[in-house]
Amino acid sequence: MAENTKQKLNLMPNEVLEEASECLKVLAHPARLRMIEILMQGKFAVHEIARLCELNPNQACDHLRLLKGHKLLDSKRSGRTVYYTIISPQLTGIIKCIRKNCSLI
Amino acid sequence: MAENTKQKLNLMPNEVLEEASECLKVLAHPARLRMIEILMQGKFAVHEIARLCELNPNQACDHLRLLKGHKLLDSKRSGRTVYYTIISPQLTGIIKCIRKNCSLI
DNA sequence: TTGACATATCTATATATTACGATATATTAG
DNA sequence: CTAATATATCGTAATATATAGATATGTCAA
Repeated sequence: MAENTKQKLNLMPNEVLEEASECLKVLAHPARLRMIEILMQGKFAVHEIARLCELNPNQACDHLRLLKGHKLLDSKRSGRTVYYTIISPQLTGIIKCIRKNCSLI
Repeated sequence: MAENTKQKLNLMPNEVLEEASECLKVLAHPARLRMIEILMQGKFAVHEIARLCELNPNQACDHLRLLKGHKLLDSKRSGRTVYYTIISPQLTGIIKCIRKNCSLI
């Protein structure tokens, strides 16, 4: 038998885990991580983000829309151009954690 | 035109982002987050983990195998029972970050 | 050895995600 | 107005992931 069966376990509610895994799924794409990294250094237009991420503009739009839909980013149109910015205050902390813990560099 | 086109951007190499997003994808599942949460509090047998996660044993095995394959967990057999433990030193930091930033509680 | 239990693996199906082309909308210049 | 540019949306095929059942392996007790 296990040593731990009787131990009081501290477990988060299911909803928290589901929310957290949703959040992680949104971040779990190289292009989206790149976008966040870029937007941590300023506001950028879709076509600039697309170029920097080496994506077609429509793909960039799709990823940006997803991030915006999860309230991580916001956008503002100025003429023909739409600028995206980070609005989630937690995002910087998450990215720092990823930098520190999710890669070897 | 954008204000930021000429700004020097600090960008991580693609490989780092790919590795990081791989890592996030592995974490981005409620059952696997639960398993990690549980194993942060001790070593547990597969059937205990399955019960605590409300999964069939084979599903638990599959998730544990994935986590082990990514060097987050290790396992040791003792008789009929296989105990899993956390071996990734970064994992605790990641989970703390998720607790803090990826959910509202 | 057999039977029971614990874990692991495999397979098929369902579901989700992604990439990408086609098309639509918005804005400005001419 | 039309053409050009920027962004957004939609459809779909390819790929990846998840779920759950069937089966296999490993261990122990009788």
